[in-house]
Formats: sequence, structure tokens, C-alpha cells
Amino acid sequence: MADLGEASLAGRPVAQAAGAGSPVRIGDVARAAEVSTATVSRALRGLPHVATATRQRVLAVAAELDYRPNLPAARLAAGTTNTIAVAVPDPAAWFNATMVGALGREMTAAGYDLLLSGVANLDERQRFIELNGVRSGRSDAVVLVDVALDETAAEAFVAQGGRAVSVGFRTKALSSVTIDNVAVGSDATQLLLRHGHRRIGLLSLDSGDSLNFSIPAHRAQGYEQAHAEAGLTPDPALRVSTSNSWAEARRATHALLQSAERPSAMFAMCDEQAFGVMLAARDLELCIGEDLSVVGVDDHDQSRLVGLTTVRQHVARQGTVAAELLLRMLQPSVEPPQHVQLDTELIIRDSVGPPSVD
Amino acid sequence: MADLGEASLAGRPVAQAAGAGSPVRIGDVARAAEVSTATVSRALRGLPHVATATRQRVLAVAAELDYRPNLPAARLAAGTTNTIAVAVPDPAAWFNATMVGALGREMTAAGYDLLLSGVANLDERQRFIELNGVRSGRSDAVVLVDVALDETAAEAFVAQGGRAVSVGFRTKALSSVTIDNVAVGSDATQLLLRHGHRRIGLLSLDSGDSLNFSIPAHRAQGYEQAHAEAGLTPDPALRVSTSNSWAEARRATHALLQSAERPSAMFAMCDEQAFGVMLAARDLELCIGEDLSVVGVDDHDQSRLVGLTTVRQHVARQGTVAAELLLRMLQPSVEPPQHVQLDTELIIRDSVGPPSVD
DNA sequence: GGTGATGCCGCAAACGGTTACAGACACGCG
DNA sequence: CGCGTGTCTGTAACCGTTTGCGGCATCACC
Repeated sequence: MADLGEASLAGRPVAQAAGAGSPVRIGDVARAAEVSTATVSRALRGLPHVATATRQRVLAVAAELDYRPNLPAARLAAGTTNTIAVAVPDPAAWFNATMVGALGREMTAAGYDLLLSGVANLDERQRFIELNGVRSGRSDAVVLVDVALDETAAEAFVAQGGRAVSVGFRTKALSSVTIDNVAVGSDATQLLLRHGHRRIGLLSLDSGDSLNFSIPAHRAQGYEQAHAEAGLTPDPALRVSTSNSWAEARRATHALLQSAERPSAMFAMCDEQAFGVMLAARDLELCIGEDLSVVGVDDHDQSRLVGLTTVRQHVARQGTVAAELLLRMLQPSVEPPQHVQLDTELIIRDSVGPPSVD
Repeated sequence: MADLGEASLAGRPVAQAAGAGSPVRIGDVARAAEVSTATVSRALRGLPHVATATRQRVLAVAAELDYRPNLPAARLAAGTTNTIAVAVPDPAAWFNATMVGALGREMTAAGYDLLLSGVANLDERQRFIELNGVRSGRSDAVVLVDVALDETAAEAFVAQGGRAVSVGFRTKALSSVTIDNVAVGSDATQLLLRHGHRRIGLLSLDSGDSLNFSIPAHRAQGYEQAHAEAGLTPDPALRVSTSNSWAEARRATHALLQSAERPSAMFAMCDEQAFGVMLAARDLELCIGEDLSVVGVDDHDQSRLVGLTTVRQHVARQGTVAAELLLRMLQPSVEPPQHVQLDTELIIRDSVGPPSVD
């Protein structure tokens, strides 16, 4: 008699998908296709050990019934989530957004979901790490974009079975994709020195809660180094620090430019800050590239628009590389962490010229 | 005898969290605290019907054991995911990134995770909708940012129990947050007309796969309407269409500006396009605000930098409003869909002036 | 025609929580 | 003292998949 019911169900002509009342489960598909749930599961996921004819039938029935596997159930049973969690200090910031965009494209192509978390301070970082450990089953791996972990924290994370790739900073225990930030600082500063600048302001980046102080430190180191190679010592008074908002950078630069011995050039640690510098110059009716030179870092979408000379880093590429590292890391075979360092290049536009002879 | 084992476990002095070998389950906590798993579950989630003393003890034990509930298991049992999925055409675009940032801030504060999907064409939209229906248990609700659904698709979605709020377009069945795009187009155009412009170019937005053609259409309608009110008819030859990249906008404008009777002003449907217009003007050595006026839409972060006159929409606010609608919608009581329309405002800067007397 | 290998398939036990329901207990009141 | 009321807690039945293991044909081969 059960057979009767089954037959009539299987014979049901069309879409019975409408209406919230009938969640189709794998068992329903199994019954309709006259196989076991095990076979349905295998057939639907393309696993071997199922005859072609059977697979076809299952696929057809599943489509007919508009079956959608329940994800939490699948995840629970399989112990895998096909989800990766990414932490960024501020999802709205240009760098992070384009990074997440590139990363997301690759990962969804590979069948993964992207869980996005804004992690702006140490508490949130702690929470993020705890929540995304293997044990919680929230994600299969995490990517930390400019959200640094110290060596011991990183080791503890992988020791518990966590998988992570870091972007922007490097730690032994984690795969990473970085750029040479000392070189970035040095290249930018050398350019200005070559143009004859001797008083070069440094607009440093402070990320609020010191989540990633290595980047500004390294770029500053490049700045120092370039000076040293030229036999110079930068004036500490020319060094200020802001967030990555151009509004703050503008204020800070404004003040600097009105000081007794103002700089003839500025090295800003990101283009958004450089935009602030350009605004401050405009406020004081200084002409960029003549009265004041600026060089930034990033090659932001809008940098070309405003003629900003900058050290380009290939953000989208960093995202795709991070994705590759992730996918490799997600495979069963365990490999040691990999570290990729990408190139940067100096993009010359109009914001740098010789110092004016004030 | 079981008691013996339990006592010794409970008495275990310190963090046994290290090592990937021991996933602590709710049963372990229950044993150690000498209660049932039901009580642990209730205690940990702050549900009523558990004595204060018991709750304290459970909390202490859970902390001691470093217990982390397994999310898929909890989701499966409870039938709820505490996750919301958001679809955006391009996660890297400024509007989407700041939208997602604001939305994410609110939702994580409310205890929800954010699943981000890039949905750039009709196939991906279809996939997104299917994957995020209630039945799959992937998310509790979705938010569609500039990824439009037609009425019937939207109705089908909610009929199956799906919850969604849309941003940027309005559909009866879904809660929505929008702006008045006809007014946007009209305001921008009126401003140019007031300045005396009579040949106003229209740089329209095509989103590749017509996921959301209503916005450009409405803004264009405003443009027409403003002309009509002034007793004018815009020249169809002055109308071009590009993606939201300034590079494309630049090319298109470049061509337009070299045509026989070039426009004296441009209305660009987003600021990124307006940036392209400014670049095209620079290419041809036309001075913005004098030889060519431009007005954009959005008030992009960089618009102030380049002195772009624009119709501001409050993007972050749209995100927080969307979050409010979501949270309301996620409560058990069912309410009819709500529609919020936010204000826009004209921001006057330097890119608009009277037409030059060529 | 037996025997082993091979390919499909089903059974049933996980996976790790949540929650309806009922039991136990204390308390107050008539 | 019996009984109702209310609070706290435990039992056990789910939630919907995945997957190890074993059964059963089928087939080739000696």
C-alpha cells in the first residue's frame, strides 16, 4: 500500500513547489525515485558508486520536486561548511571592499560562501577568532585582512585546527599575502628626494586600535631608510598620524602646512590620506606639484582622476592570490603555510615636482 | 560510579582547551555541571526557567571547559540561522561597499552574521534566490541591493516563506528602502537649466544585465520632466549610456564632447560616471564649471575632493534603515511590508556654472 | 560451475544541538 | 493536611543530512 502512495507521488505531474507548507526532504526524493536517501545524497553531489541511469532518475525527480538540501543538516553531518569568514577593519574602505570583491568572486566560483565581519578593535578581533575556530563549525577557514594576529595567537589558532590566511601582515603559522612595505616607503621617499625635496612630511596611518601596526611601521622605516641612504635625517616634527579618512588627513596636513618650516612634500601612507593632503593644499591655495608635492600608496580608483603620484599595489590580485592560498589550504593534504609577496610599482602622475623656491 | 567520573571531570583544574583532539560538546558541560543538556542549552542562551544559581554554575563550567556550541547543529535543531544574505551587483563598488558596511554594523550588533554574494547577472540572481529560500536554511532573510525582482518573483519568494528587504527598488511584496529617483533626475536637471544650460547631456547607467533598470529609467524621467516643465525637449543625441566605471564614462563623454553640437553640461547618473566626465573634459582641455558643467548623483567620498556638484543620497543611512526593517521583519509577529523613502539633497560645489559663450 | 573481484545500493548510526512535555519539588492557602 | 500553583529540571524525540559497512548481483576467469 505504501507502494501505491509512492507511485502516485512519483507520478505527480508538475511543480508542487508552491506553498510554504511542504518542505521537500531528501527522503521524499528517495521515495519518489525509489531509491534510498544514501543514493540520493550520492547522486546529487556527483559522488561515484551510483549507476548513470539511477543518477539521471534522481536528478530528474529532485528537479521535479524542487528539492533543496537543508544546509545546516548537511553541514552538521559532513562537518564542513563550505563557508569562509573574512575579517576586515572597515568593510566600506576602498582597499577592503575591492579585496573582498576579488576574494568573493573566486571563492563563490569555487562553491564557497563568504561571511563578512567588520573587526575594528581588539575585542572584536578576539570575538571573531573565538567564533570562527573549527569547533564552532561556522566556517572552514578565515581570512584576516589587515587584522593582525601575533605569533602565539596564530599558532594557537592553527593548533586547534583552524585554517587562516592573512592579508597585509605576515606570521609564521599562517599563509599570507603581503607587499614589501619597507620598499613602498622607500620608493615613495626616494622619488621625492630625487626631485630635490629635503623637508618631506610623513602622514602615518593609525588604525585606531593598533590591530595592524606593522604596515605603517614598515612604510615609515622605508621613509627613514631612504633618508639615511641620502645622508639625511628626517625632521620628527614633520611626522603626523591620522586614520585613513581624508577629512582627518586634511586637518592634520593643514596644521602641518601652517607650521614655521612647512614641508615641501608629503608622503601619505594611503591614497585616501593623500586626497586629504591635496584638499589641505587647496585650502591654503598651494598648488599641488608646484607648491607642495604629494605621493600616496594604493593607486585608489580615484587617484588617476586627481593626478596623484602613488605606489600602486594590486589589490584585486591580492584577493585572488588569497583565494588560491585558501583553496589549496582547504584540500585534505596538509601543506606548510605559504607566503606570497606581491610587487608594487611607482605610478608617476602630476602631484610631484621640484620644491618651490619660497 | 558515573558520579565518580563526573566529579573528577568537574574538578579538573584548568584550561583543557588546548589540542585539537577534544571537541567539548554540550553533554560534557552538562555532565560537569551536573545538569541535563536541556538546562545547559537554556542557561547558555539566557532563556527563562533556570534558577540563578544553576545558571551561574553552567556558565562557569562552560567557560572553564571553553565550550563553543556547534553552529550547524544549533541551526538544524532550531530551524533558524541568525544569518542574513545580502546580494549586491559588485561588492567593490563604492555605493555597495558603504551600504554593506552600515548594514553589517547593525546586523552584527544584533547578533546576525552577514553572508555577502556578488550577483552580477540574471543567472546569478536566480541562483541566489534559490539558494537563499527558507527551505535551504542558509539564511533567515535576504537583502537585495540593486538586484531587482519583478512582482511575481517577489511574491513567489515570500509565499514560500522567504523574507527580504530590497534596497534601491520597490516591489509590493517586499519591504524596501528607496529614494525618489525621478526627483533626483529632476533636481539635477533643473539646477543646470537654471544656470542657463539648454544642451544637457545625459549619461545614463546600464547595469550590464538589466538587473535594475528602474533607477536609470526614473532618473531619466526626471531629466525629461525638468525639460518639459521648462518647455524644452532634450536632444536624444545627447544621451549615452555606460557602466558605473569612470573609465567607460570618460570614453563615452569624450566622444560626445567632440560631436558637432556638444552639450554645455552633463547630468551623470552616478558620481563615478561624473568623474569620468571630468576626465574627458580635462582630455579636451575644457574647464569644468566653465566650459563644461557636470552634476552627479551619490555624493561619493571623493566628490568633495574634486568639487563635484551632486545629488547626495545618504547611503549609510539606507543601510541602517534596511537593518531596522530586517530586524522588525525577523520578529515572530508578521507585519505587512514597509516602504521607506529617504531624502536626497542637492550639494552645490564647483562643477556647475553658466554655459560658456563658445 | 565455483570463486573472487567489482560495482551499486540500502541500512542505520552518527552529527550536536533544541524543545515539547512531563515530573519533581516547594510553597501557600483554605 | 490536601490540593492547587508555580518554578525548576530532566527525558527523549526530533531537526535533515552524510557515510561506513555490509549485502547482493553481475561478470570474468580459471
